[in-house]
Amino acid sequence: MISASLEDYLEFIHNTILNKKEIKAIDISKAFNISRPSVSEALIRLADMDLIIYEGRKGIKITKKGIEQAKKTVEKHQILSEFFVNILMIDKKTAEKNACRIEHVIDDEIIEKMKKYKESKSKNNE
Amino acid sequence: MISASLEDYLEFIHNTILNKKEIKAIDISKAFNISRPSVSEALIRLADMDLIIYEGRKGIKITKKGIEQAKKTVEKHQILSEFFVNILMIDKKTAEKNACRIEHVIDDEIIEKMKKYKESKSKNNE
DNA sequence: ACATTTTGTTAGGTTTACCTTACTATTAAT
DNA sequence: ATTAATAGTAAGGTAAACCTAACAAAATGT
Repeated sequence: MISASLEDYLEFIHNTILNKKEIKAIDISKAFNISRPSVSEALIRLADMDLIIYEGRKGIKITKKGIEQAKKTVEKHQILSEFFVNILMIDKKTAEKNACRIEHVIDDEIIEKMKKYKESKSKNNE
Repeated sequence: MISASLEDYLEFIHNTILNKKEIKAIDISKAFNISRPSVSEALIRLADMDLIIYEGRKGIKITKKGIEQAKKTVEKHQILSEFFVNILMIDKKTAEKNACRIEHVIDDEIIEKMKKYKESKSKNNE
């Protein structure tokens, strides 16, 4: 199983590749406020798990397996955040912050139910 | 801030004292399947934080501060679990398992909203 | 082209939360 | 009362996720 930290980094890598198309170790260092050596270490661990391909300055590529993983996390994040904002009327900032933490520990089953609940509610309000 | 592990142990200590009135290190060891030395260490850390009073075989007492902490966690756990079961129709076992993990990372604010949401729903069904 | 800055790595350290093995003190059993 | 079992501690170890300081390689500025 992947840890919360590594999952965060992978999520960020995936999101960054999706819009900017380029990501380096230093970007992660800045985004999460962790030292360059810590990023190095984390990237090696992600590469060991075949979630990314890491070759130092040649950049970071995400593998198919990595994309799968990241997508799952991103989806969890999205649904949690939307559920908090739309159903529980939490402010966006708090919703995001909590989604970031809960996405790593919540089961798919609950996410699925949240999604359905959310969908049924918005239908009723059409 | 207290870690998820320590919070779990404190929660267990509090709950145990509430019904059985007695708790020893070995009980925690058995309940969480961790070694006796690990429990020793954890209890020393909880005592350092003034959440319990630990004097080896003389038993474990929980401080006022510890009760406060534990109560908060227990309440979070309760509300999460009930929300999952009653609102999202999750089975009890899954709800409990997830509550155990989420209780350590979720903000009070969201718990409050979950509680209110749950209450308003049950009123509608009277 | 050369100096400077940026980026990444090495080496070594910390803390948390675990572990095992071995020892000690207490409790219980006969 | 002795022995045996139980409960707790000490010592030492591991892995993850951080850190700093020092260094190397690469990119950039002039």
